[in-house]
Amino acid sequence: MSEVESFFKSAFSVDNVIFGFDGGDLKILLIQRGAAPYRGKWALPGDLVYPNEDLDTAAERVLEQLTGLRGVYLEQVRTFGAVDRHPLGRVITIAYFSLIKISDYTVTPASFAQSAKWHSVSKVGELAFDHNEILDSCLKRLKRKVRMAPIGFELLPPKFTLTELQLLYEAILAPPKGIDKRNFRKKILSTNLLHDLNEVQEGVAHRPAKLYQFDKDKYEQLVAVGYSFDI
Amino acid sequence: MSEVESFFKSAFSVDNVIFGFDGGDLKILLIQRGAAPYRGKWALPGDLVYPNEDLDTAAERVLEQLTGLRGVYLEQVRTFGAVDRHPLGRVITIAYFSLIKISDYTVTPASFAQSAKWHSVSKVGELAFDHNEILDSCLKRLKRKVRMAPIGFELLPPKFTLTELQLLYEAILAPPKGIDKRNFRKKILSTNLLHDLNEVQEGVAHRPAKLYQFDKDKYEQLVAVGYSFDI
DNA sequence: TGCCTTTGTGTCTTTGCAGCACAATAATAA
DNA sequence: TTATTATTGTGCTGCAAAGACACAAAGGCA
Repeated sequence: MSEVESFFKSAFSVDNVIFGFDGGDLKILLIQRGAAPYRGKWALPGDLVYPNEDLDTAAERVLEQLTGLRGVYLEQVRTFGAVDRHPLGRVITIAYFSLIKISDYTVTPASFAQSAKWHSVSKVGELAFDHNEILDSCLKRLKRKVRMAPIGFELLPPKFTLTELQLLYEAILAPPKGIDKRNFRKKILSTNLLHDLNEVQEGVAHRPAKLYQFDKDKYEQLVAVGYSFDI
Repeated sequence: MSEVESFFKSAFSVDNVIFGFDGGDLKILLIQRGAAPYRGKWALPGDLVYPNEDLDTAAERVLEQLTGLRGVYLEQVRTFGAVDRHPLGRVITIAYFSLIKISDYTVTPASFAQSAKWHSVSKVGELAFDHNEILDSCLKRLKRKVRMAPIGFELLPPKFTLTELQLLYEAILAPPKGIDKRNFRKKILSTNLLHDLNEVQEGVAHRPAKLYQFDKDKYEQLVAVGYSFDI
């Protein structure tokens, strides 16, 4: 094999850490591998990138094939390329994470996922390939990003209570002493990005909470004028 | 060509944004391309990744071939993989940045750089490929990272004055109104990571400044106990 | 009607950041 | 030797944001 040929005997894939939130725990969607290598092991959903496909597109495709969802929040994190990371050849992988509303995910529509299941990130065991390392990277990125951009809302239903929002932040950031309710509300409301819907929860056995909605248009207007979210 | 073969008809490269600081401007090292495509254009130093080479290693190799330097600060930033980003085929590239002491760089030791030259980042023109976009990403990353980790010192000589350090931060962060001298000194000295050498500048036509040195050992001890640099 | 659970709210203290001016030091020129 | 020039080194005062903290109000349920 010529040197030039050997350069091209390599491939790249995308792996996607798909985050969801069930009201208590931060979760990720894992698939159980049906084929070697690592048959039977849990792994991040991923696939080789098609020759004429952009990287982001490939990550979107992986997500859609697994969940049927399109247009969700997606972010590239970093690339893993250790020579021996894939037993069958030189495959580097570009890691992404996405944020979906867990209620939108119904059932596996497709294909390569014999079984897909939500796992609490705090209880993820040993994964195939270098996927634990990839997960760590993506989780770190999420922790940083969720404070610098209003992406947490991608994990919540359109209407939510302030308590739900706080639980989400606590699940992601896992601060040692929790978050102070009054200070959290003060800070989040002072952004003026939450729209008070003048509706309340129904069917709860206690004082019902008010429902809010994230005002994306307003956020984008502010960003255009130099605003930067910080929580 | 079979589908499997076509998956493997692709390659990956690394591109390295090499930052230096000359006391006033933040600079990057660019090479002028001697071959098509983009012959004659300035470009980031980069190369294909060898089949049996890790990504970080490839980035280090590119740097060493160009500067002769080893063991410098290096960080992966992100991966660029648009289908049409390379005119000759599907080549995705993993972008890195490195920080070197500009005085350590003497002359081009090697090879693929017909001419390498420092360019002020503020005066970089149109580059080959998508290298302007890559540069933007790396610069943004540097701006963020230099505030979260004591990496600025990688760009300065071992002994430096507080004014030099401040000029470096101003060159990187380019804050609208400059940085206040007293507040900067207060903050940087309060980290207790600068070792006062009890030496002063010599041969300057004004009051000589004290020389300091970054205490890397101390920093690493603190990090091990949960400290996080923030400036 | 009373009980249970969760929501919603204000104040005080502490900490960090921004803004600001002038005397001390060394080289150089007169 | 003295004056000039350039740059260093230093402290205080608001102001804004963050952290700590407790209790009445609302609704379902027994």
